[in-house]
Amino acid sequence: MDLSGVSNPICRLRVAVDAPQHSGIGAPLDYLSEQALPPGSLVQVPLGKRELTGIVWDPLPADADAEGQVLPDTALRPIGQALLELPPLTLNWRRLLDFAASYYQRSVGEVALSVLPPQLRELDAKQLQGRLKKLHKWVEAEAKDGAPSAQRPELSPAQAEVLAQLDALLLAERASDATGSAPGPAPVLLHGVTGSGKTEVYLRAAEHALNQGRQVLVLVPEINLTPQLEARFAERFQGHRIVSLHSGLTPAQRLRNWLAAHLGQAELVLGTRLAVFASMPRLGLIVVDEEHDPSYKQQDGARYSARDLAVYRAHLERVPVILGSATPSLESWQHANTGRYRRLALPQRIGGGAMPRLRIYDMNLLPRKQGVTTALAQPLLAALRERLQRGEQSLIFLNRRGYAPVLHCGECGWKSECPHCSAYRVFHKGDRTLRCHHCGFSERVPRACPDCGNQDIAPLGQGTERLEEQLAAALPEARVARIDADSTRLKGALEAQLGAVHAGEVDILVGTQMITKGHDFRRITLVAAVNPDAALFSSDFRAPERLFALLMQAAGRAGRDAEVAARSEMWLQTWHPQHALYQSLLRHDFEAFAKSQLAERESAGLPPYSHLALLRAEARTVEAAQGFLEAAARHAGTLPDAQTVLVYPPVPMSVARVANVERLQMLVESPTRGALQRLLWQWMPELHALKREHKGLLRWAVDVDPLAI
DNA sequence: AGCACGCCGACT
DNA sequence: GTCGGCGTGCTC
Repeated sequence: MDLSGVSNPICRLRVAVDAPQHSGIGAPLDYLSEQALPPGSLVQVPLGKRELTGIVWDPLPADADAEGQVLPDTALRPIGQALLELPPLTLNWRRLLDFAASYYQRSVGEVALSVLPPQLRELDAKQLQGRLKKLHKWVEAEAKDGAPSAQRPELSPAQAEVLAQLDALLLAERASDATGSAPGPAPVLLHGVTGSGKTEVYLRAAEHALNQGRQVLVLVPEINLTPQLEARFAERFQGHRIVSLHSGLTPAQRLRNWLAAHLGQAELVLGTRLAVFASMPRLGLIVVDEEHDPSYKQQDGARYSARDLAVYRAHLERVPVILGSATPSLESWQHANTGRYRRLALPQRIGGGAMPRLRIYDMNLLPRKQGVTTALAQPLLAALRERLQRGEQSLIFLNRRGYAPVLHCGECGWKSECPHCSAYRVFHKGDRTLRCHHCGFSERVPRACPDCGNQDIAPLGQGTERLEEQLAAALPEARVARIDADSTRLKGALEAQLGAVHAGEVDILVGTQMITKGHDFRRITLVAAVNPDAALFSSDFRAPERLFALLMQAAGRAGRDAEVAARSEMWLQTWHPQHALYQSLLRHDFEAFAKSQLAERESAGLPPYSHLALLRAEARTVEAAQGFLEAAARHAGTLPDAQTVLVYPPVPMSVARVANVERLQMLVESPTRGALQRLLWQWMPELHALKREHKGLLRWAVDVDPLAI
C-alpha cells in the first residue's frame, strides 16, 4: 500500500487479534486506519460485536502471492483507539511470535495476545497513561544508580575456564559479525552438577551483558524457584533493576514488571516459561536454568517449548544463550555432540565437596512376610536414625501424594476407581477422602466396600502421607514434615515449611518432586528415594531420562556444604538394583547414561533422531474421537509428504478417559523437521473442516515436539 | 471463543 | 402469543 498518497489518507493495517484458530482466523486481519501506525503498536479493533485489543502486524511482503482472497476496502472496518503511549513491540519480538505461532500451528494473534500481561488488554489509552505514570513513580522511588556490583566470590578454576571460553565465543562472534552474515553465537550447553557453581557463571555472564547496557533474561522452570534466584541476582546487581515475570504475580504486578522490561527500565528479567516472550528491546543474554525440565513445555493452548524458543530468540537477536543443567535433555546433549551447541562443563562441586555416595538397596533382600507393608527397609531406617543422632537432616523422596494410590477390597476385588476417569482415586487419609487426581472428583472414604459391604478395605501402595505416618511410627523421636501439593495448597505454606526446615525444626522431610528442585538445604546429609522403580518400565520413552534427572537432582540436595559432603549419602530402594540406569547413577555418570539412551533412541527412531507431533482428539465416545483421527489420517495419506512422514494409528491416551471425556491420540513421525512442518501446514485446513463434519468431537489439538507419547 | 441468529416447547 | 432451549455459523 502507498502511504504517501495524500489523495487517500486512509490506509490498511494488518492487526493480529486473539481469535482462536478453530474460528478459521489464522492470519492477522485487515482494518482501515487514518494513521499509518507502525507495526508492533497496540490498537483496539472491532471484531464482530466485540472490541478487542490487537497488535499491528507487519504488512505482507509485496511478492507474497495473495493467499486467501484480499478483501476490498469497503469490506473493512476502521480501527478503534490506538495505544500510542506504548512504544511498539520490536521487529524481533514479532518475528519470535511469527515463528512460535507457525511452528506450533497456532494463530499469531492467539499466541501474541496470550503472552502479553492480561491487564494490558483491558486498558484504554487513558488508563495506560495512568499505569505508565505509576511505573515512572515506582522507578524513581527505587532509583537504581547502576552502581558497581557487590563483592563477587573468587572463581574456581573450572568457572574461570568456562567464562574464558564464553568470552572467546563472543569475540569470535564479533569478529565474524563484521561480515554481516554472522549466525550469532552458538548456544552454550553448560553441564554442571548441583553445587558446581552454574549460578556464578550466569551472574558473571549477566554482568558482562549489563556492563554493555544490555538486558538479561533468565528462565527458571518453576515459580517456586524465582524468589531465591531473584535474591541472588538482586544481591549481586544492587545498582540494577530486576523484575520477575510469571503467572503467580497479581495482574497489576505482572503489567508493571512487563512494562518495566518493555521500556528498558528493568535490566534483568527473571521468570518462568512465559517470560521467554517478554518484550526486551535491548536483550543481550538469555539464560535457561535447568534446561532439561519438562515445565518449560507449555501443556495447553499453544504448546510451546520455552527452552527451544529461547534458543530461537537468541539466534534472532544474535545474542548468547546459556542452557544450564546437571542432566541436560538428550536433545540438547545431542546438539552439543554434533557441534550445533557449544558444550562447557563444570565437572566438580565448588569447594571440593563430593556428590553424595549412592547406596542402592536391593528390596529383594527384604524378609518375605505378608507382602511388603512398609516402604522403608531396616537399613534405611538405621541410616535415618544415625542422622537423627548426629542432629543432621534427611530427605525422603516419593513421587506420589496422598496416603495410598488405591483402596482395595480383599473380599470382592473392588478398587477405588474414579467413576468419571480411567484411573484410581487416591486415598487421602488427612481429610478422609478418595480423590481423583485427574478430574478432581472427591468423595468421603467409605467405611465398607461399596460393592460387597466387607468392612475390611485396605490401602494399596505408598503415598507421602503414609510414608510420613510410617516414619513417625518407626522413629517417634524424629520431627517429620511433609511437603507436597497437598501440604502447600495454602498461600505461603511452602515458604513457611521450607523456613522450618532451614531453621532446623525438622529432622526428616518427606515430599514429592517438589522438594528435589532448587532448594538449597545446607544440613541434609541423607537423601532417599524409596520407590523410584515405576519409571523404569513406563511406556513413555522419556521416562528414564526424567528419572535420571530427578534422582540426580534429589542427590544434589545432600551435602552442599563441603564439611558434611563427606558423610552424605543418597539411598535408593529398588527391586532392580542391576538396572543400567541405576548403575550409571551409581557412578554419577551422566555421559554414559546419555550415550546409552541416545543409542536406544537412534535404534528406535525416536527424538532427537526423528521429529514428532501428536494429533489429539477428545470426544464423549471413543468412536467419535477415533472417527475424526482416522479421517485425518486418511487425508494425511494424500499429502505430498506422506511418503516420508509416518502417521500411526490412533491409540487411547495413557489415561484414556478424564471427566467422562474419551481421549485418543495419533503419533506423527518424521525424519526431518521440515517435512513434519510442511505436512502439518497442509493438514491443518482439513483438520478444521473435519471438526465440522465430526459432530461428536469436542476438541482436537496438535502438539508439536510432545514430551510424552 | 463470543455472540449472533434461528427455529421449536412450556409459560404469564 | 413470548421467553428461552442450545444447534449452526460468522467475525477483517
